[in-house]
Amino acid sequence: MKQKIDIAQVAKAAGVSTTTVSRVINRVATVSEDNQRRVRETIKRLGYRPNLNAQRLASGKANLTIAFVIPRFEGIFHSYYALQVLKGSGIAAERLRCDLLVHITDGKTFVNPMAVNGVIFADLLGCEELLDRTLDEGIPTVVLNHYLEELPVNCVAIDNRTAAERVVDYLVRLGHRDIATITGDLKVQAGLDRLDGFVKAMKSRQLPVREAHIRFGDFGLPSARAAAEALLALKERPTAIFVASDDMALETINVALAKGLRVPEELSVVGFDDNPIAEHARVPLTTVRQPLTEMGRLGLDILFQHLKGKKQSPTKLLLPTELVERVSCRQTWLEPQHHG
Amino acid sequence: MKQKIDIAQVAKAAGVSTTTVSRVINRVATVSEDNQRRVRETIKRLGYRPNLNAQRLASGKANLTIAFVIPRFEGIFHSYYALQVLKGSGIAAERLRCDLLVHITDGKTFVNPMAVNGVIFADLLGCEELLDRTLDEGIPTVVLNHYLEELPVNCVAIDNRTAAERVVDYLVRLGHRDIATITGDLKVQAGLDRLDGFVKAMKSRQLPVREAHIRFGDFGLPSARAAAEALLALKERPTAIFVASDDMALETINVALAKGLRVPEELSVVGFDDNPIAEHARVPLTTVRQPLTEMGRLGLDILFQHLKGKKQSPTKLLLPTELVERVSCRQTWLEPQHHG
DNA sequence: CTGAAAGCGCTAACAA
DNA sequence: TTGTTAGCGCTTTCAG
Repeated sequence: MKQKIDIAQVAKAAGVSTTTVSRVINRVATVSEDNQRRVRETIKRLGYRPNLNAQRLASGKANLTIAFVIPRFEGIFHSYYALQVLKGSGIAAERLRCDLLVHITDGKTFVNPMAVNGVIFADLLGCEELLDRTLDEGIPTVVLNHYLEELPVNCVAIDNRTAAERVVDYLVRLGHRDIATITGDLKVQAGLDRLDGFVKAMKSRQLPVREAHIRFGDFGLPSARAAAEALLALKERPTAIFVASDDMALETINVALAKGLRVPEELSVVGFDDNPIAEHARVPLTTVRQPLTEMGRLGLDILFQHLKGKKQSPTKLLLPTELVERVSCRQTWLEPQHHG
Repeated sequence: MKQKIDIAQVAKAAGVSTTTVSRVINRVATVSEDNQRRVRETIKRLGYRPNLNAQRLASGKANLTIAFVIPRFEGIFHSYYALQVLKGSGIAAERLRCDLLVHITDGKTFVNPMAVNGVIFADLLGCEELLDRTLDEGIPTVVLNHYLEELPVNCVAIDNRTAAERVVDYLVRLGHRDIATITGDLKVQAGLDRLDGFVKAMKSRQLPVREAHIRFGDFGLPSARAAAEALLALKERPTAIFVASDDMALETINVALAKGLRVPEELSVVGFDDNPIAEHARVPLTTVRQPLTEMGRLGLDILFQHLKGKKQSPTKLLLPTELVERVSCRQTWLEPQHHG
């Protein structure tokens, strides 16, 4: 019903052979002006559209098709994150002439990994089974934002541990000792690693890691609010808080301000992500910038290498981050100032 | 080099016919346990991957392939916008089992529209020529976020004019009369329409539209800053400003606060987009929410209808918006209050 | 339960 | 410049 006319019908209608029609479709120069015109006109008149599969099969030429899987997980999807990563892969795909097939899935909807040359998971969230399948089928795969130590699969992730350690260093340099943290969802690797890095750094610097100073959030605003309220109600109130995401950090600041605490004068806050909202916030946020677009780009490039057979063993990358200093932190020994 | 073994080789190695191999690939039940096992094992051993194009061609079954074109235009791409729209189309594509091919392009890179069943432009920015081509080739096409009055093409856009009028109404109801606007890029339809709607609404309410009260921005922060500074330096300073995007609105507020003006007590500001940043801003922003995800969803649904032959004439939709009231506006007759 | 044979719609030698 | 003739790799009747 959709596409019944084929090249033969066009050929007949135009009074030429299928070869000639094929030639004009493929812009092969060796067709007379006259036939060219006639064929084009016939194609348009009949509304003919070549069958892509037949073209590809016959010519043996086909772009590499890569599935870009975005977990349908509201948290990540709504955030700044997904688009930045997609952008990186998308621009690389354009450059390498790959077809990028985007799938937004909760991991349950049917995605046939057999149908593509390779797969990129923008994150692993909820797609563990899908990953098993691609691995099982031997389909070249890259997992972004989740470092899989054990599995023989390509990974490109962010070095969250080192990032968290740097944050602690920074805070310590400003004179803080009572540093708390509000974690992300610990089921998410990034969440866990940021906490690990934090704890490790605190310990190695002989700083107290009070149990009450570790509060568990889940990247959602309500969890951050609860955590911040608990933290700020403490008798031994921290002078600084490392929060696992910018969203949550901003919410933490809101709680502090509502309580009449000045930020950064009385409380320093560091976020994570460098979400654009961090820059424009009430108190521009000091945070950790992650190379998201770069991660997407690398993911596609690595997959391409593998597909071209130029690589065999899994590539595992841990990308460095950058601390972006804005105004949400302050040296402890400075006299609190009042603003305008 | 990539994929040399075919079904025949698998068949031979497994000691069965190609038909049988095909059957196990396609999970047709009528294969003996024994053969099934043997074939699967052989497939894995040889690392055989079926040729998708051959499969599709032979079976006549193929998913619809739809190109989702995202203009590579930093402004739009970086924003909240693109992902929301993609999300809408992506989820619909998943539901309808369409392949969504994402192209991030500046309109110049080679995109072969012949190779897909339909095209969705996430925006027209820079893709005018591409659109001409798809139209010329007779490929079903949907343009999002840009209403094309003349062209016989499906459009789903936001009703920016009415939205702007509503904003004026709202401000008038709060008692404002000296209302200014900072426009978006007027080369972008949304920018122009928001200005048009503003001017129209002001005139129809007999309110003064001072030339000095219309400042031209381009959706960029620097332009907003300049515009805001000019506006607030005026002798006849407006009591309210309608800004064409949330980003710019927030920058406007920053300028105002830096000048010592209180918002909303001394200056009301309305944005446009309902970008998440608007909610978490220093002064939570009253703004216009656009149904972006819905727009994406509709785009794909409409395209699907056309591809199924259930629709012929172009569909043109103008989606309504919603004013989200937060705290950046204030009644003029209220006594200014102090916060905190 | 299995296999032989006939295409799917198009391209690409090879002749003419 | 054009047409003839084989396939591309797989699925699918239709016999067995």
